[in-house]
Amino acid sequence: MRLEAVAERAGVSIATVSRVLNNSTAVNPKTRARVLKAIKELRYHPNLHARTLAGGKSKTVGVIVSNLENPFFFDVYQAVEGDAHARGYEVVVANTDYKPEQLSTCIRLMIERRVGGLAVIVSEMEPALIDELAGGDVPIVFYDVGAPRRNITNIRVNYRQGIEKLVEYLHSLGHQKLGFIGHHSTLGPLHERLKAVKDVIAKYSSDMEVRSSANKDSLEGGRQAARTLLASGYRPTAIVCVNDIMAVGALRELRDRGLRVPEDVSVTGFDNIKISEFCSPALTTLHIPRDRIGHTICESLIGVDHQPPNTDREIILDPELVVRDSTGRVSVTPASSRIAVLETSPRRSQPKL
Amino acid sequence: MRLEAVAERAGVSIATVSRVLNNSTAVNPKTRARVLKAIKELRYHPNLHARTLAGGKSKTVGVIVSNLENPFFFDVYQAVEGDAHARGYEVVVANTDYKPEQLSTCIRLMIERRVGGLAVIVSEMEPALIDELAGGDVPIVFYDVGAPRRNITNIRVNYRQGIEKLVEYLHSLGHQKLGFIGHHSTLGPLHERLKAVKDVIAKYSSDMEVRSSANKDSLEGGRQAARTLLASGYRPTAIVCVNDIMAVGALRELRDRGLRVPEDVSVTGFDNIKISEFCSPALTTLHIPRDRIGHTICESLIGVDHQPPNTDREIILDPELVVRDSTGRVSVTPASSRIAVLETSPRRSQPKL
DNA sequence: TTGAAAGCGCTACCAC
DNA sequence: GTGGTAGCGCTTTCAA
Repeated sequence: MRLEAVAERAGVSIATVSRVLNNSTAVNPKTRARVLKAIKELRYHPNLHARTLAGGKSKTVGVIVSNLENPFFFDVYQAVEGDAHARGYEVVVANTDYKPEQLSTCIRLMIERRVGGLAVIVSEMEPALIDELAGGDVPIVFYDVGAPRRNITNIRVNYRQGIEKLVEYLHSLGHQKLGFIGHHSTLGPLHERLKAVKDVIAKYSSDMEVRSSANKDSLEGGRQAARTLLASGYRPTAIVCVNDIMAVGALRELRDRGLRVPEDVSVTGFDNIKISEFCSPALTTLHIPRDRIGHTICESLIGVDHQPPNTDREIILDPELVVRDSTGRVSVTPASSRIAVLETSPRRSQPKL
Repeated sequence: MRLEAVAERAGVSIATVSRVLNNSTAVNPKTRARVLKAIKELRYHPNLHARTLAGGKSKTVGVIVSNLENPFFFDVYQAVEGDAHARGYEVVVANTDYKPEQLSTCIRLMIERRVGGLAVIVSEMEPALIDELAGGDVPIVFYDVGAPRRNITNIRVNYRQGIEKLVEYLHSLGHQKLGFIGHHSTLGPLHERLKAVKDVIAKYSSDMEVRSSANKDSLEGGRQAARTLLASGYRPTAIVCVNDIMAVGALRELRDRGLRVPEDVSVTGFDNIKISEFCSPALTTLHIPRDRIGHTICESLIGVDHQPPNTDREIILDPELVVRDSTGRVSVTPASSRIAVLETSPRRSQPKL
């Protein structure tokens, strides 16, 4: 089914049909009506590929993320989509699952689709890829990776500052032995966050210590990481998690071990995704404004209010500490006495009191 | 950057470049090497739109869902994507947010993209739209809506049977006053589930009763719905939720009101998404196999092992009851005495014991 | 094994 | 206002 069929049926040229399809030049209302009628009757749907090929423009932006299943990434995507739709753009997402070769595939696909702009929200970015992208002519937004450059916007989070607030807060509650739960990610953010924790701890010298454990970025990964951390025999009074979903996973493991949060162990998340309010106990976490990230991405890639897209800049986000119910003072009776007993028991929920 | 540039640089015709790009006909290894080199040097990326336009084929399937934020839909999407990628297909998702007009937009867009197949996993489907789709030549999979037809696969869940198991289970625990929490959805599944509850209850005649409340399909919606339900003064001993995320939301509201689950109120979910294992208490729910749904979709749309796509059939899924910690026997002391006191107190987490 | 050329379905420019 | 038509960048016969 092509334009031609519609043209014939309406008794006009394909040029005219194209005009009514695009509302471009003025078309005689009667003619227009006839065309519209023909379109409806024939159930005609224009071919998007032919359109973009002929038109040359794109009207779609790409978003690549590490793990859509993690609501953090999903929220960013949603925010982008909201703004994009409002401006008549489509957005296509792709998931890398933290795999560098998938990232490379995704990027290639986006370029082949000739997206008008591309947001890369991943942590496994290899420098070579960054260079390659930076060379092209598609406007790009990087989150957490790469450096400012022509045609590139960089959004980054001031992890150091966030972690500082967090660790100082924990220290003020008397915590000295910390645990850190991260996810597998070859470079970047995770290391940055863990490093930040270590650096801040260094300020208190021998006063504090931290041990870490990593696993998949998921609820299950958080649980496993917590299990590993505790299985080593280490007894942290507070566990800092790289993000909220892993924290929720850790919560589960602690519960199964009969450890109460925050009485026996404090737990913190990162991102402040919705679930952090709904889990039990609600998580103390650091807020990162996904909507702001989404808006910035659209501003950079599409532009706002007929302003041209605006790249070539760097936006720094400051995480904000959100204190809820998963953190508390270190208790007088060390948690270790409880753990010693429960450690070997099967991992089941404790009977309700 | 076009094929032509590559051809010139490699000293061959564009036809030859196209051949190496597609591994179609045999190309002289030396020529091939020269072409590949030119491609690399020029950082050439083929134009996907031109390719699909010229080639006529699609290699992408579309998936439309009501709410990607709900892991149920997301899991289905992931499953489809996994299978599709394995067969060299891309998948593009779209979200309707339960809005009929968005659904219509999404469908149109998918058709314009000339997807090779389309899965429609939504609950707000209007009959007119179904007819329109069924008329086309794209293979379609509907979930939960529509009837068998040419070029169409129907996947449906035997809600009645699932709800029967669930309600009978609750009845066996002594529950008589039920609450039902659903989401706003104009027709279909929700009504089907609630209706199923009512029908099953009818079997016990005056023995049981149910009242329902609806809200957005989200954690927050679940909380609000629970709030509304209880604010009416109704005192259910068990709350049946239309899905797991709303159940998690409800859990939060109950906790804030000082109601213990399952001692004071039992709560059930639906879907058995990951979070249902990780919330506290872990949810009793009905399992729906998202992976199976995903596989079926790919089978129908793409085909497996070089078999042709296989539509024109109906697949019925039987939900399986998964009993966890959110349900229990009705306690001797009615929950109402506790509620009466706590009802007017501010909604905050209770102090830890 | 390679090249020439005819589309694929549309947009946009130039005439009328 | 409307029609004719030259591309858009590629795939795919058909010849050579």
